[in-house]
Amino acid sequence: MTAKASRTPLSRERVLAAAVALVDSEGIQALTMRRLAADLGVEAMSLYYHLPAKEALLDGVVETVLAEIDAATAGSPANGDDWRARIRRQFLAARQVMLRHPWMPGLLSTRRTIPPRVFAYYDGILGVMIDAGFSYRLAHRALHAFGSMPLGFVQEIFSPGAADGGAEDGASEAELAALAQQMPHLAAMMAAEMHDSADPTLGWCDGQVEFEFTLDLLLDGLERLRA
Amino acid sequence: MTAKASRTPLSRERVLAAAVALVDSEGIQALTMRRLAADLGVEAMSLYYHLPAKEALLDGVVETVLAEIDAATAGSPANGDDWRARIRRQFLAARQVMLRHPWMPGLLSTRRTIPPRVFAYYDGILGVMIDAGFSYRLAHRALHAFGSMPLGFVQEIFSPGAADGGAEDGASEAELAALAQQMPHLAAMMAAEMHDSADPTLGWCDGQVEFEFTLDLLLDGLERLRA
DNA sequence: TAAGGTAACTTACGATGTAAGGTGGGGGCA
DNA sequence: TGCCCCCACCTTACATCGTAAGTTACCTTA
Repeated sequence: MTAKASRTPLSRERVLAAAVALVDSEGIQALTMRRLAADLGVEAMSLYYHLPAKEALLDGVVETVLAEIDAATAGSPANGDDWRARIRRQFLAARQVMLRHPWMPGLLSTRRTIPPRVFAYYDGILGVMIDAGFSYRLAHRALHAFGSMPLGFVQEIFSPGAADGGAEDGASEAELAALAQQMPHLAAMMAAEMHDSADPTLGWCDGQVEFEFTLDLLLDGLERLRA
Repeated sequence: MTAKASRTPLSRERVLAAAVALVDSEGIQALTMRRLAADLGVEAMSLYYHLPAKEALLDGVVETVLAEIDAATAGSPANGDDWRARIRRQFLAARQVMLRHPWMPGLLSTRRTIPPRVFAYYDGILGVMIDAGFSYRLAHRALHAFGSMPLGFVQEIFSPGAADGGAEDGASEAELAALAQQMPHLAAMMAAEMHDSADPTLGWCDGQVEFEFTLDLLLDGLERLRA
């Protein structure tokens, strides 16, 4: 009844696509075998005909998103460009994908093995630097310095909503004042910046401006070392 | 029998200390309420008298490690120092703590709220930069650029053991050659660097050298912008 | 039409977090 | 001294999860 959409016969790809859609709309904790199966109009155990275990499902979800990044960044930007421009464009394109899947960093960090696709992806970035005259040593260090930025995100500590704030959000004025006294610099900075509204982008707070600032800081530093 | 060590009457602190010890020795997946209780010579439900839920336990574990970082970095390095030297010393001290608790980055990333201690900690770093003449804007950007480095770790993609490599580690020569052909630059870099053995430090591969290189890259770039 | 395999379903088990209520003993108060 | 109560721990039980084992329906092929 209720839309027995499963006329098509289920497959690894259909399962993975449904999983990504489910996680996008309801979060990673909603991704259970039973729930995913229900979304597909099927029983939980049927998924095991196409995937050996839940870990494999999660691996597949990661790989699906990686493929999306590959596709988004594949538009080889023609050569003749500055190495910085090429890398910049690629990282920012990856970031657009990650903004659609803010749960990806957390999921990726739980994978025990690195998907082969990641190696190929980083190989391309490495190639750009080698072409630009980087030594292997410097390029190696650069890859480490980039961290996860090639995939479009950064490890952000300040993202989960807000502080552990006491009780409801109706924190008393007194409490706030006491807090500000404990962290005078942060308080002053927030006052000075006012942080125009909030930019609650990625689950890992990842404002476009901050991302680009950090990226340029690294790129310019590397350019100086390259010379 | 077997050492009914629970002569002391259990407390939030004792529970948290036992939890940290358990995770240190057997990994985060070993931290279940029943197992933790058993380690304490107690039944699972007894823990709930001291903690409202498992999430609170995890929060407490995080806070325990943060306190350890605070203690390790509290040695106020006296003033008169270069701002870069002060920050460098602090981040590297934090890293020493994180090396003892390689599971911390992953756990921290699952917390929904930021522990207040983190704010105070970052406030101190911010203070160093403000003292050095940073504008609030630049200091703000710098905090984002640092990411998790103040806590002593970086988001590392290349850490989980190795590749998703096919089957056993006895990958055939032919397979290896094919792989190398798919990622020529990585293969060449590994050949050039040989990566003297491995430095399997953090769960987030985080060699001391790479960490310091990245940190100096950021610090030098910021120093240039500060002037 | 019979056989066989493919792709689904049913049932059940062990692990986990935790709600609900039980228990025992030590300290406060009469 | 005797009584009571409540603190800190225990017992039992349940919902949810991943998944092992076995079953059924259908489609293809002979």
